[in-house]
Formats: sequence, structure tokens, C-alpha cells
Amino acid sequence: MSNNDFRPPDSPESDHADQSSFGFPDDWTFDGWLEDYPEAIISGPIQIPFDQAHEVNDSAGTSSLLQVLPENGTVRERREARERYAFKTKSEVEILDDGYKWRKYGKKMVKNSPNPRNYYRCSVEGCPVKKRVERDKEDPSYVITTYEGIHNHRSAS
DNA sequence: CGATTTTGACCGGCGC
DNA sequence: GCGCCGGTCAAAATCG
Repeated sequence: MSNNDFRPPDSPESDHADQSSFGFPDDWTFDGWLEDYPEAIISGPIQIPFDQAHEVNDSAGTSSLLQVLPENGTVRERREARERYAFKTKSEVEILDDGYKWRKYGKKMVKNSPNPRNYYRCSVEGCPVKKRVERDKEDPSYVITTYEGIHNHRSAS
């Protein structure tokens, strides 16, 4: 498993049309969104890259939705942005290249798990996105990644 | 030598 | 309160 060229769905390089693989390497498995992961609060399908989206208002007046801009005059798809989402994948390494640059700012042992949890922040100035990475306590061959926030910039650098 | 990692301290929320 | 627990800070060490 030398390949760590990992691309989650919100990365600048990922192909959003291919939701079956999300651009994961062939020797990795994608087990779907962890909708029931206790700390993953899911509000919609996937996160949209900043440069492909603009804000819209929902009926309640909140402006948490992002809409994909029309392509060739028609709106191809409309998705709700997740403020937070999690997924897990089989991997021996936990430092994955997901297209963004991250700065580690913490590490913690969590209760009921022998594995530490690592905290990362997007290293772009002013970008609020954070993620945490930990091994699945039930099956240590899996890595659980939780992203939080929406990038306010379009590229990793 | 600037950027990042490491790691214990610190802090705030919550249950008792 | 007080202590547990998850999250963050920050200074020193390390890296490139």
C-alpha cells in the first residue's frame, strides 16, 4: 500500500461526478459516509469546493446552503454543504494527501479506544477547516477521518 | 531560519 | 464545587 494519493470529495482535484469511488485509489476501500458516527453531524450529501459554489438561503432564512453554479445555462446539481462529515477507509497510513495542507495542533487519547486521535487545522491563513484522524477501535486497519468546516479558498497552497 | 510537530498544560462543558 | 473528558494552546524541539 504505497499509494497515499488520497482524494476526499471536497478536495480541489476530486471528481464529483464519480461518487462510487470518490477518487480513492483502487486498493483502498470506501465504506460510505459514517452517517451514524456519533460525532459526525450530517446535514447533507457532500461538501462543495469554494470556487464552485455560492450561497443560497433556505426557507428558514439561514444561508448554510451552497449551490453549484449553472453549467451551460442549466443547474446540474444542487447539494447541501456539510459543516461536518466523517468517513472511514482501510489504510495503513493515516497521513493522507487529500489535496490540502494541514498543520497538526493536538493529539489525544480518547476513552474506550487504545488509539490516539490527531487534530489538524488547514494551514491556509484564515481558513477555519479542521479535521481529526483516528484509527477505528474495532478494526485498527481502518482510519476514521472527520472534516469540519468549509474551505474559504480554492487550493491547497 | 521559517514552518511544522511534539507534548504537557490549560480550558470549558457537563454530570454528579 | 470537583473531576472527567474532549478539544486547544503554546513553547520547545525538529524538520526541510
